[in-house]
Amino acid sequence: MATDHTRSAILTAAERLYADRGFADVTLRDIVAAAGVNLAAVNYHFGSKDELIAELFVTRSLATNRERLNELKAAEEAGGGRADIGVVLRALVGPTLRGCLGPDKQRSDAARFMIRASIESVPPIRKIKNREVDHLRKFAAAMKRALPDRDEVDLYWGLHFALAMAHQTIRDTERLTKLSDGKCDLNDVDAITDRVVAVAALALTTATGRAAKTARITRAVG
Amino acid sequence: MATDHTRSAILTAAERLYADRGFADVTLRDIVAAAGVNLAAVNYHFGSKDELIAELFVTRSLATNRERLNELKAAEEAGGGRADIGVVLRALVGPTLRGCLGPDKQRSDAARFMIRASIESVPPIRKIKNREVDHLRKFAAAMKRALPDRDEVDLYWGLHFALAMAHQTIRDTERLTKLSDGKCDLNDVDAITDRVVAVAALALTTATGRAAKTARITRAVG
DNA sequence: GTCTATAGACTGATAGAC
DNA sequence: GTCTATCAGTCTATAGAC
Repeated sequence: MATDHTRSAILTAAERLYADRGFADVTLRDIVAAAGVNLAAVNYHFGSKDELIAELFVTRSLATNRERLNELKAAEEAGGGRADIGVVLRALVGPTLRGCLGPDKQRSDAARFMIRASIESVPPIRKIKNREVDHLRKFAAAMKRALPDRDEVDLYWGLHFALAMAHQTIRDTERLTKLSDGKCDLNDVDAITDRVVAVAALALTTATGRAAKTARITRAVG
Repeated sequence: MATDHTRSAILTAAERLYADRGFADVTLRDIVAAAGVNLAAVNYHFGSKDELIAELFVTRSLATNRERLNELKAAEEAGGGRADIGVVLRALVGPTLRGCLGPDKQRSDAARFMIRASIESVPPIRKIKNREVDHLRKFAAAMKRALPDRDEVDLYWGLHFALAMAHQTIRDTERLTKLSDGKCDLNDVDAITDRVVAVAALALTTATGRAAKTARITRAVG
């Protein structure tokens, strides 16, 4: 009982501090001071600083991945085992965008922690992300069912680009706001999700590869 | 003379070590050992570890930005002060992609260092990236000239997405290779540039926003 | 079992001799 | 400009109290 309290006090304090100040600026001593526990408690309960960070990140990403798969499953069941490509892409990027974007003040420690994790990407988090491929294969498979005639390679690129747009939007909120002088509304999560899904879907439902190559050759020749 | 030698020996050794092993695993002692200089020389010549990293990064990104602007300027001059949107986007993402992708063995220390900087994004590098907005404004302006009728907000999102796709491709080469079982060729820089430019240009030359919103509403209602 | 107190190894930074 | 010696701060590990 007392154990669980110490353990969760560390987790809560660490998540908040990392969310506020980033990984580089927060030491274990900061965390145990905020949690009101002893320095060695971190090592006792988690093994190391990196494993503490890993536990925080794994907890949150499992939740996101579960949400993604639930959306995908619901959509495919509603469509008789096959969903529209836009809906598949929405299940892929929607949970992440909803979890990390939205009005600043409303952002939970968990959301802000995940944004940090996306930006700073320390070693323990990178290791976990590298094991994410199996999860993505399920979406690649669903995309294949949605667009059975599309070249497999194009589908992988489409998935890759969809994630790219979503993640960069989370990471670089500030830059886009500055660049557009606040004209791009980074608080309207639904509109952003629409944009990302639309661009990714568009890329998958038109012959982009050939068109681009032609353009490049034209430019080089002409 | 001896000064410059020490200074550049540190820069060369640091760039190679960071490229090989990442920022987290390389200490100042590793760098001075590889450079054959004294530990205190780093602080004497650069002030701190972070300033050494910043100098490495600034040097390389200035070169990339110069290349970008040269391409843009050449294209706009050839087009009488106005370039095709695809050519503008190519000037934006081309230099970065060419600088960081391509066959593993051929990658210079500088290229591998910039990939690390993109993935690990330590504090000194983040600070420099945040000042990149002024440089991007020039591309936003060129995009406005290329598509004068397009809504300004769409142009910013297009620029944002183009960079997102390019950077994520550099960052997550490994994941896409794994996910596609090697079917996506990450060595063909020209083809990748074509893809990124094509998707971004497509997003800017079709009414994506409205189409997506319609799809979402349809889904919610039906 | 749980937790505290403490020690050890390593890091970046710096003062001061040369 | 270079180097030695040393600093304060960090994470990790562990002996031992409760």
